[in-house]
Amino acid sequence: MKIYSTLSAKKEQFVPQGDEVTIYVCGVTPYSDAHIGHAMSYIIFDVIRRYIKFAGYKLKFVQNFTDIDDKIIDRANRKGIAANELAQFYSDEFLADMDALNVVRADFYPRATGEIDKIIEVVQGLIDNGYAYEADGSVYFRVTKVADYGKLAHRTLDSMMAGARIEIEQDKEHPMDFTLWKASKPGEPSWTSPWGEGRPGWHIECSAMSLKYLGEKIDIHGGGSDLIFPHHENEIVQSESFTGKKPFAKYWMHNGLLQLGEDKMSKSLGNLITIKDALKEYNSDTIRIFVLNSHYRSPLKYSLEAFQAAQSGAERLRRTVEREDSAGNADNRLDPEPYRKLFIEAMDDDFNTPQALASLFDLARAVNQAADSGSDISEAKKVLTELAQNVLGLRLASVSYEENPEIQKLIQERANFRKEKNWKEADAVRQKLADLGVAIEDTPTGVKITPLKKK
RNA sequence: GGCGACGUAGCCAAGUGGUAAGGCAGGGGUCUGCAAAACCCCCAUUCAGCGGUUCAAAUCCGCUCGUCGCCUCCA
Repeated sequence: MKIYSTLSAKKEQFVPQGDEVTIYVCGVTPYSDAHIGHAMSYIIFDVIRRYIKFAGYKLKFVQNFTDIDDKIIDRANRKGIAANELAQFYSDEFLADMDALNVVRADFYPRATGEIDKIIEVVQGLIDNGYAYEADGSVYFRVTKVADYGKLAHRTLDSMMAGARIEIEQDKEHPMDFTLWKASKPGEPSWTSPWGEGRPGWHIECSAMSLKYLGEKIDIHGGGSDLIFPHHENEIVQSESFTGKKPFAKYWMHNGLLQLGEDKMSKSLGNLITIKDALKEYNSDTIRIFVLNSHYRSPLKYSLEAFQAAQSGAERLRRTVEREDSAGNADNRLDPEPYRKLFIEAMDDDFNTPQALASLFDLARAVNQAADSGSDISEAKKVLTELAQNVLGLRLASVSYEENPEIQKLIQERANFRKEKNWKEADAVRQKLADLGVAIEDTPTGVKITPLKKK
């Protein structure tokens, strides 16, 4: 298996450091509903995680909630509720969204506010060994102390200084020094520390939680590419300076960002579509195929057409898996192995999901072909289902209308008209069903009911 | 201004030296009471443009144009 690491800027052979693959993926700052850019990122890491497991590794997966920061405080103040209440609400919403997208839950979801002790320990350690300094109740990281600062973003301190919009803060020794611990203003949530009342800065919580839950050297650290600098860069210097051990993470993985129109979708730009909104129109398989149909490192543009294409594709896979096995024709068995092999080759090459998906569509065609000609498709269907569900996280679930008496009644009516060869009335009933949002198909084994396609 | 990425059919999108995957849409057919689904056939002599290296380039190099990301909160 090969993985592209941002740190080395190339594909590397994946060799875990221990028996258990350790993965840390940066989570959200919960102050508003998650949008489909978040969905993209977490679906990608979900598939990465599923595939690593599929490949036979044991793994431990941690994702944080950064549940204290300026925006949470602002938003909570505006709503007139406590910061922790707001953060709790949106954390729960986030998990609900992930469940709806069929994203497997992490083994641990630590929260910044729940790990203050560890955070203080790391900050104190950094002060003790000279990498950080206290000023006026806040603590800053001394970037000039680290020779390789910028190694992840592939920049140097000097190049970052040139033309950068950097606010000069008097307490800082160097403009690029960043906050580890922030002295709190009156009325803000705060915790007692050796430097007075305050709260963690952004970045430090991830170092602390990663160290606590996964150890000093982890295998994979991931997140959106907008986190490369400064977030992940700073995590590296904090962690490595604290432990004295390198590398903090062996493989740094970053997904491209979802664009809406010409800009990336982001909370601060306000150009977003929430996961909840997307799920009103499309199921999780559609959203997952939309995401997985392009490579995770490339930017992805949101468009209605792309969503509809994904929906049609998802539908085709689902239908294929639902095809009936023809009576055991062992002489004429479809062998899924070549397709399975292609799928694995694609995934082994830095999680090339578009190519893996292509092999699944090829397999689906072969299954339909074989089914049409009466060959044994049981094995092939099993493989298709396994790869789609276990690795790509598709549900391939059909909608049942058994429990809907209105629809059942219309179906029966239409069956009667058809028996009488009263096609006109039969078609009228079909139209009624269409108005209810369902399409019907006459098959040799009976009537098939499906949700009407959105056009 | 600095750093980086990208530009492949109507749309989305793989492919990093050997002659263009896949999905969607579209056209034609088989099947069907009609449909739908499924299947078959067709749909880029060409990969932003211009030069160069090579027996051979979408793939390597240079330049030009365009787009995006990061440098500030962000998945």
